[in-house]
Amino acid sequence: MVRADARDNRARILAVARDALDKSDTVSLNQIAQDAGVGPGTLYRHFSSRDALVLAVYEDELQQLLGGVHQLLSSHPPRDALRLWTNDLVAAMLKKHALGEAVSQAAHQASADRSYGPIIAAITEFLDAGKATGAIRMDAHPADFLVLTGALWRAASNPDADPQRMLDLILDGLKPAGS
Amino acid sequence: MVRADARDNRARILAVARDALDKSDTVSLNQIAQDAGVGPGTLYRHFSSRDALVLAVYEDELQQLLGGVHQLLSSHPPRDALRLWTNDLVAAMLKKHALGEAVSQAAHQASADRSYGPIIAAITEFLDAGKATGAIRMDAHPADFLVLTGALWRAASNPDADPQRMLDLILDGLKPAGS
DNA sequence: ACCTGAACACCGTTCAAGT
DNA sequence: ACCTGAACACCGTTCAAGT
Repeated sequence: MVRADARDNRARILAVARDALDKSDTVSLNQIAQDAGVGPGTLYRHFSSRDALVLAVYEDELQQLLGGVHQLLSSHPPRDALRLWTNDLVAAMLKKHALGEAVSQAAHQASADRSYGPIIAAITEFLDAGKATGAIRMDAHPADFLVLTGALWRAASNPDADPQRMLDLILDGLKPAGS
Repeated sequence: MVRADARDNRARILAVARDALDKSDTVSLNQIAQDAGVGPGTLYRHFSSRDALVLAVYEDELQQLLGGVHQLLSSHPPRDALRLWTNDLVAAMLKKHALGEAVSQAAHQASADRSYGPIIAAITEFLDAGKATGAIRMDAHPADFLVLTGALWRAASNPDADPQRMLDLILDGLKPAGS
């Protein structure tokens, strides 16, 4: 049985850590604990190491992203919803890559492996919704789309590339032939 | 005017750091200073930061590599000399890549940029020696060779690839046509 | 069942004092 | 001109004591 204060503390630590790590990936754990209003021991009770905290921050963000799929699909046409979601996904991936600098290679890889399935599932939802309305071609594959978005964030460091333009190109490619 | 003890201290710190960093790239600077028999202040006098020390270790090794070119060329035929030297180069690059984990991306890049010229110069010496004896084709280019050796250390993580076999292949390609 | 916060060993870094 | 080593502020981590 998890106590309410424990749940609250965990959430508060995560929120503080997210802000702090955005500013600098070298903030001390004691500092984060203090800002979150808990003792250092409490932080360690929830996150046994720096890696664990950093990865939890990222996975928390990804979780929110995955949880927003239905909301997006219910308020936008499928391709628009996918565009909005993909922008957030790319932003999250860029951030993860930055965080990656402060995390061991192995833990980073393990986390990436864990995320793959859920991300594919989310993309599948968008594509299926689009296929149902005829906005997306029937032979569109989630894995292909994910690979292409990978190119998107890799291009973020290239001043000649415009991620938005590239995404439009990809989304156009998802239209059924002759529409 | 640099004092003899200063020179000795620098060399001893570098030697200790090389061994220590091989074992674990998280050894503390104070520990290295102590093992080298100097005060922490002395280490800081010579290396103003952890990055500076780590990079100095690597560049010291590269320096030895570059200094050994003539020795190798005077005791082996050009292609054999190049084979021996390239093996050492690949080993140094693998090591540098490992060290890279503990060094800021920017400093790492700057160091790589600095090494490029001297490495190309060394390769040029080997190729020129081979061209003089007819062991190496006249149109062999140093930059091409360096790119190929890059593939060599990238392949080190692939269990199906044999770097030695790959190197032989590259060296064979350097022979003049029909020899 | 969970939290607090003092405490520990150690970190990077500095700098007065020495030679 | 260079070295020493005590000292400083801070790090990650632990754990007895509390509720």
